[in-house]
Amino acid sequence: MARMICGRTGEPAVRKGPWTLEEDLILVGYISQHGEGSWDNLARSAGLNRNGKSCRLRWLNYLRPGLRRGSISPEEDMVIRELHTRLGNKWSEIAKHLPGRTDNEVKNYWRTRIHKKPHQSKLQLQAQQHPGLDSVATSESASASASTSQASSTVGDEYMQASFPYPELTWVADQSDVGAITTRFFSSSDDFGDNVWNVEDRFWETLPFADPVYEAL
DNA sequence: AATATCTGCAACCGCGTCATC
DNA sequence: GGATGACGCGGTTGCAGATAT
Repeated sequence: MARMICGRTGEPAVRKGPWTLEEDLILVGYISQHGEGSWDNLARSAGLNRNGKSCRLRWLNYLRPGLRRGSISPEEDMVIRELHTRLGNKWSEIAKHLPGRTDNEVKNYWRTRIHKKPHQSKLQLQAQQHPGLDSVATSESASASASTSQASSTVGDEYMQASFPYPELTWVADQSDVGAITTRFFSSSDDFGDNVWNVEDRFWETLPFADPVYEAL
């Protein structure tokens, strides 16, 4: 499955494409013993035929402990929307305020759920807040659907700037400290509820080290 | 049931920034 | 101060699964 890129001088091919479970185990095991960083060297030392960038990305976006999996919650959705209006496409900055989420995840979420369907999202939320507006939302979303995929880069921005749909959250726009925004939505770790990712529990149970190792990471 | 289209996400690529020499 | 390499970020692509026809 993974593509192989052969070096001109005959050095071992560099694997590309999806990571295998074996590669994941090697990477996680190596980082648990030596820590992260020096990714090119890490890739070589761990015996992975991957480049450092690939290892870093895999670790940060998928293997790193503490990552949340599953759907973006409504609270996270609001944070993403608001921080995007304030920060723009600073995905890593936005992700910093969403514990357990990665910049890649936030970016994908924005592109596929918000940016691509700005009007539907807006109207769905309005419908949640004002159930009596259902019929309006339905008719508007129908007309909005014609302008979805691959819209220009400004469409979503214009929408967000023009009509942030949470009247009770207008205080957010006045916050100079974006940290206050997330504190409001995520006042405690309990807020994560059942969204904590369970998908790979079995995978983690197989790892050859104890959780305290990750506590320090 | 078969095929086409859409959607979501993992991963790659290119570029900018920073640290080191 | 310039060259080089490592790292991080944002944009984009490719593919598998889901859904529609």
